[in-house]
Amino acid sequence: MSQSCRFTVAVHTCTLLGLETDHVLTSEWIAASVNTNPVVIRRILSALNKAGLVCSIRGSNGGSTLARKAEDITLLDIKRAVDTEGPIPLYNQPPNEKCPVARSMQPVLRRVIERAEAAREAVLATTYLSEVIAAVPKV
Amino acid sequence: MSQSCRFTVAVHTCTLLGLETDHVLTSEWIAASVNTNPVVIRRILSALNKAGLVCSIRGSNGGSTLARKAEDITLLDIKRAVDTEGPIPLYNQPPNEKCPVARSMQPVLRRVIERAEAAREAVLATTYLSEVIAAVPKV
DNA sequence: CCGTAATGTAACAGTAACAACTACAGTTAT
DNA sequence: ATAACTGTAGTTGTTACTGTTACATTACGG
Repeated sequence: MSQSCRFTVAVHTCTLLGLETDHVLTSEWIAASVNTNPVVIRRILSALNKAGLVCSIRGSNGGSTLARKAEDITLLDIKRAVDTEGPIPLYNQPPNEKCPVARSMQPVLRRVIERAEAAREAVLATTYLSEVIAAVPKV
Repeated sequence: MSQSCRFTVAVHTCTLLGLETDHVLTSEWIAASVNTNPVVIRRILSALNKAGLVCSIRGSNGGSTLARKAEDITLLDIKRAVDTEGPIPLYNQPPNEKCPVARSMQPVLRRVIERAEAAREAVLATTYLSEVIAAVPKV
């Protein structure tokens, strides 16, 4: 696998939570649907919790629920919660400062890449969890 | 580094080639500007060559040049040339087929992610190498 | 036609990120 | 008290990528 699938699992998890609003779901139950280890789910849930998207109840009969309505959660909310990406490093080692081209490449590239990222995020920002839930057959 | 900077290096390389159209540049020269190993540059150039973006001349006095005008090369061309990404796997292990939600998550997610990717690529597709070159001070 | 300078690749080590897993401490209903 | 569940630290295996060495191939220029 080349790239993180935390986002995928997080949306999957939130979809399950959004479909079962009358009771909490355990990490073990969610893990069975995603087909992974419960700890992986708990890490995702922990991040979603810190972002204020889910509530987790500890102890016996515990589990998680959505903290907000699915209509008020965008996929960008979910992505930001679980993808801990700071400013992307453009180069491994800083380019040669003696080369005038190299000196000015970095800000130019950063501008372009940020514009492209913003376009992608705009799509996620206008896609709501409720839409995903609506596209999934009711259990 | 979390993510590939091949794209960055490729744009850097193409910018240098676009600024020096009267003679070829060697991988060693480009590597000095990027501050990396010549082999890394040659790998990038090889990919750009296969995509028809640069011409490489072997043997003594060899080197590389742009195969097209900078006005006819988009950043998406460059990205596609060096980022060999097939269809992104959404899950590490396929989700539980017995869960109806899990069964339908994959296509739903793929649609959303593809829409978001398309938006990002649209920005790169309308950004031309010539614009990057124009934003860089003439050597 | 020989030496030099360059590309093109293969092979390998080191690093970083991540998933999967075990273990265990903390928490809460029954 | 016990059972059930979350939260998190620590470990392992995998993957991807950069950086590097080594070497074959190619072409110019004397």
